[in-house]
Amino acid sequence: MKYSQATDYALHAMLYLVTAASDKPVGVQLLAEKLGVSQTYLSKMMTKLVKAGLIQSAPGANGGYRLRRKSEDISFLDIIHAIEGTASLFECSFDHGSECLIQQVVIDAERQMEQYLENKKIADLAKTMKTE
Amino acid sequence: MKYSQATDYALHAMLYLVTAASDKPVGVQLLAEKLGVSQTYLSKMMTKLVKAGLIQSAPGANGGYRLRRKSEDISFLDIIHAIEGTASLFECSFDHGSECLIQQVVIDAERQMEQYLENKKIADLAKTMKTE
DNA sequence: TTATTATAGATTTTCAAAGTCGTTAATGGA
DNA sequence: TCCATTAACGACTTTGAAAATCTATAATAA
Ligand code: SF4
Ligand code: SF4
Repeated sequence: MKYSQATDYALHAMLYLVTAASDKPVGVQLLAEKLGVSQTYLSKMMTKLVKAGLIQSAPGANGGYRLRRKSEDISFLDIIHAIEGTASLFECSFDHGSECLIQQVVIDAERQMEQYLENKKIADLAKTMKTE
Repeated sequence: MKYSQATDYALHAMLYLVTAASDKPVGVQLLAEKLGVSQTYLSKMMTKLVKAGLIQSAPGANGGYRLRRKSEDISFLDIIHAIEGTASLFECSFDHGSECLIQQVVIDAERQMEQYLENKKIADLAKTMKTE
């Protein structure tokens, strides 16, 4: 069980947007170069982040991406959910109804993790981290 | 991000072992039939559970599997780790050392979930659940 | 000895993630 | 009005790990 590499890219891209000056949008070309990934592939993740409402995009000359909300209001969970979706990490083929305790245990465990990730804001990192 | 289906099988198999009478070992043939999966495939997961020390196996006639520990001492996390391994769910290709805060956040979040899963014992389910 | 059962390794199949390619739409500037 | 720039979209290919099968071997009780 692992997060997809796309989530890795998205986290780093968001981190870069936070540390970047907010007056000039950042294009996918620059981001892709920084992260060492192709533009076309990265742009798919950026589009997901846009649709999730975390960033806003502007086409055309001098376009690019910038944060939509304040960095203090963007959590790790927001980013992860935008890329990975919100499906539970345990779904069996049968559906024995809500009385299934196996599913309940895993879902509750997952909630523990999500609460932690929800309280960790991207701004918390930007303070102390060097961008590379 | 999802748990592998193998984990699903392992959880159900363990649950069956708990509810089964402890004097007679349960063979993979019976288990596979109950779970609707092939014997050879299921046996690989059972072997992992054996190597993890959760169950013990006996070959030969009237052989099979039985619990090694008390069901109160077997947690969800034990089973999941036996199948999925203990690798972190976030590992980037670069290694920027221990000062990487991204990894730290995800690892801490994961620990939250694992603590919950560690406290949930398989015996907790056996009490209230019907086997099917 | 023999039927039974777990273990092991090699192999194939399946399927979603990872990545590419070509096109379209929107925007600012010349 | 035209053009260079950049995001968005959909179809497609590649990759790799999980899922599953097949065959052979080892251990054990009867
Ligand atoms: S008991 Fe729960 S996890 Fe198991 S098959 Fe039924 S619904 Fe699925
Ligand atoms: S900052 Fe952390 S997560 Fe990002 S590339 Fe470096 S070690 Fe990996």
